[in-house]
Amino acid sequence: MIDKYIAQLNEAQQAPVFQKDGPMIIIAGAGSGKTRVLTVRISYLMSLGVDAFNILALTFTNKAAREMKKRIADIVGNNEAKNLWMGTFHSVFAKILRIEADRLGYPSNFTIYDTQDSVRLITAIIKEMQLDKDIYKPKQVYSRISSYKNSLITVKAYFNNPELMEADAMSKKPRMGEIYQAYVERCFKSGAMDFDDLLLKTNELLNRFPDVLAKYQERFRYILVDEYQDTNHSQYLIVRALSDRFQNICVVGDDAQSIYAFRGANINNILNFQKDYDNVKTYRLEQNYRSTKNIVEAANSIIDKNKTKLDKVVWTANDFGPKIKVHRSITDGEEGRFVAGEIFEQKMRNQLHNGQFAVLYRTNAQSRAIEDALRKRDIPYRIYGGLSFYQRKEIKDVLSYLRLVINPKDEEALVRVINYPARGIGDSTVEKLTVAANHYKRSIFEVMEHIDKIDLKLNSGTKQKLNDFVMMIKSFQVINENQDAFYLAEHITKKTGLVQELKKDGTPEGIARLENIEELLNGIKDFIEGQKEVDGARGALSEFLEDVALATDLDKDTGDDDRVALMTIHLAKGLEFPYVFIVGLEEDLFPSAMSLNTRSELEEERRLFYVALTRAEHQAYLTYAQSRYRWGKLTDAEPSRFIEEIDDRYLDYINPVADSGYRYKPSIDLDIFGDIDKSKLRLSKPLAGTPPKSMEPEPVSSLNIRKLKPVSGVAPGKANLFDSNLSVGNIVMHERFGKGQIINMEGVGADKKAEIKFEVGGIKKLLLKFAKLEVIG
DNA sequence: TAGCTATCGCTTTTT
DNA sequence: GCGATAGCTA
Repeated sequence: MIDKYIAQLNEAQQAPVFQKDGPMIIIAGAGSGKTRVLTVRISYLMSLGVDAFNILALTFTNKAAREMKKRIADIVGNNEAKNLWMGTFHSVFAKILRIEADRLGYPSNFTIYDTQDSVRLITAIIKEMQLDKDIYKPKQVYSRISSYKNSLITVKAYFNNPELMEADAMSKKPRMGEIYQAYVERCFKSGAMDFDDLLLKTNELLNRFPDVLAKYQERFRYILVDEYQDTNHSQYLIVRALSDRFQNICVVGDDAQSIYAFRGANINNILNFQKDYDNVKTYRLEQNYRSTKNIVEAANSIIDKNKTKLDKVVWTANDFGPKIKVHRSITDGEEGRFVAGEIFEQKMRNQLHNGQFAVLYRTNAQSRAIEDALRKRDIPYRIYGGLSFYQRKEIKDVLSYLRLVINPKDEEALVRVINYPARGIGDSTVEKLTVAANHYKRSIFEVMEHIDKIDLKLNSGTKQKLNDFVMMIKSFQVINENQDAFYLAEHITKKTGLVQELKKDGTPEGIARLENIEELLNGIKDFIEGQKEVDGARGALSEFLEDVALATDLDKDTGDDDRVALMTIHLAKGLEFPYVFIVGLEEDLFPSAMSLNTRSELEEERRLFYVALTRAEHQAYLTYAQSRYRWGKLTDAEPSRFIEEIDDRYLDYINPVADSGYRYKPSIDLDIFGDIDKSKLRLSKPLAGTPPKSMEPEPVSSLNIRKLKPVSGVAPGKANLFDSNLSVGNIVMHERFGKGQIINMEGVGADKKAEIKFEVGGIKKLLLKFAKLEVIG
C-alpha cells in the first residue's frame, strides 16, 4: 500500500522518506511537494512499526494539520491516523499544559487570553499605575511583553538584565518591568494564559520537571516540524528539549518563505539547524510542481536580491505559461474594478470557477475596495482573516459568559459582561472591586462572593446586584453539569438579556449581530455533535472554548462553496490558486512603510512578495494604484520597487497607454502632464502657491514628505534598479539623444527622473524607468 | 449610572 | 472611514 505512494515521489522526495532515524532537515522550495513528503514519511514510519502515539507533527495552522492527518488516514487508515499527535505548537502544548497544569500552579481549566484580552488588561494596568497612555501605548507594551516571553525572558530575568531595563528606560518606559510583572500576576490570578504563555509555560514545565520532560521525550520519539523557518526561540527550545533523547527530529522549511520575524520567528533556527544536532542529513526539494516556468523564474529573480539565504535553485519542468500581467490604475477603486472585471472575463473565456481565483494583499484594510467591486459584479467571495468571527463584539460577549462558567476567575471575561447587558453595575463599582481583588490577591469573582464580609462602601442595592450576578453565573455552572453546551449557550443568551438587547435595537447591524449569535450557537451544536464521536472527550464546553481560542478564520473554511478568496499574503502561505492577483503593489504599502528601516526588514518584505507570487499556478497579476484611500484620506502612491525587481521578460504591462504613452517620447516637455505626475507635484514645494488642479486638495501634505524619507534612506543606490549608479555629474549616453551630463535628479522609485544636458538638443528631463542610459563617466 | 457625542488612533502581517 | 473610548450631560 505504502509502496504505491512512495513510487509517486521523485528521487529527491524519496530520500528523506527513507531515512527513519536521526536528525534531518528538508529544505523545500515553494511548490515542491513538501506536504506529500511529510505525509508519506509519517505513513512510512508507521509501516515500519512506529506507533502513531509516538509521533508528534507540529504544523503552522490547524488547517495544515487537519489536511495532513486526512491524507495520512487515506494511506494508513483512519483508526491509526487518529492516534497521531498533530497540530499547531499552540494547540498541542495547550493540551499538554492542561494535563500538567497543577505542576505550575494553574487550574487545568485555565482560560486562553486572546490579544484583545491581553491588551485590555494591559490598558487597565497602565491606568491603575497612573501612567501616560500616550507614552505607554498598550499595544506597544503588549508586543514588548510578547517578545520577552518569546525569548524566554521572564519577569525575574528581566529585572536581572540591566541592558533590557536600560533599553526600556531609554524609550521613555522605565516602568516597563513593573507593568510586565503586574500583567503576569493578573493573568495568573485570573487563571489565564496568553498565546505566548502556551509556549513559555511549556518551556518552564519541561525545564523544571525532569520527570515530565522524560515522559514526553519518551512519548514523542519521532518529531516533525513543518514551516520550521517560522519558529521562534521559545518554540525552538521546546523542540530541542523534546527531541534531545532520541534525536529523531525532522524539520521542513524554506528560508525564502520566512515571513514571521516580526513576531519573533528566528530565521537562524533553520539556517543553523546543521549546527544544533550531530550528523544532520540535509535534503533539498527543488523541483516545483505548482507553477509555470514564468512564475518560478520571476520569483527566483526576486529572491536573488536578498543577501541572507540558503543555496537552493528552484526549477520546474512545467510550461512557460503566460507572462505576469502588470496593471496600473488611478485609484484603489479602479484597481478593484480591474480585478473584478478580469475575474469575470477569465471565467467567461476559460470556463473557470470562482474558487480558482485569489486576491492577495498586504494589509486587511485593502479588502474593502476589492469587495465593493466584486459585489457589483455579483462575484461571490470569501474574506479570510481580518476581524475574525470570534472576535466580534457580540460573539465575544457570549463567549465571555461561557468562559466565566468554566473559569469564574477569568477577569477579562468578567469585566466585559458584568454590566452588559446593563444591570446597574457601573464603572466605579467595578473599580472598587478591582482594587479589593488586587489587595486581597483574589479574583474579582471571589471578592463578589464574599461581598458582605468586606467593607467596600457599596450601598445595599449595588451589593444585591453583585450578588444576583454571582448567583446567575453559578446557576449557569449547574446547568453546565447537567446539560450540553448548546443548551447552556442558548439559555445564557436568553437569560442574560443579550438577545433582547439586540432585538430592541432593531437596526440592520443589530439584526446582523443576532444572526451571528445564531451562527455561534449552531457552531456549538456542530461541535458537540462532532465531539460525541471522539472518545475521551472532556466537557464539551471547555473543549469548544479552547478550539475557539486557537482557531483562525482559515480553519473555519469548509471549501465547499465556490468563492473567490480574499486574504493577506501571510494567510496565503501554504495555499495555491490557478489565478492570483497581488494588489496594492505600491511603495509604503508593499513594501510596508514600517519595514523600510533595516535591510532585514526589507528582505522579509521581499520574501513576502516571493510567497505571494509563488501561490500562483498559472497566471499572476500585479496591480497598483496611483492614489489610494488610507485612513480615509486620498493618498499618493508610487509603484512598488518589487515590480521593478522582476526582469521585464517575465512581465506583460497591460496598460502602458495613458501616461506612459507620453513617457515613451521623452522629448516632449514633461510639464504637460505635470498635474498627473505625483512626484513632481510633491517636489515643487517652492511653488506651493500653485493651486493643484482637480487632484487631491493637499499634494504637499506632511504624509507625502514623510514618505520620501524612508525610501531614499534605504541603502542608496540599491533601492531599485533604476537609480543604480546614477548621480548628478555623471556623463551618460542615450540611444537617441547621444551624450549628455546629469545636472539634476528628482523623484523616487519608478518616477525617478534625471535632468540631462545633452550636447545636442539641450536640457531634457527623462524618466529613468524608460530612458536607456549608459553611464560613461 | 446611562446614553449621547466628540475624538482618537488606526493599518503590517497572526497563534 | 471606522470602531473604541473618553468625556459630558441628564
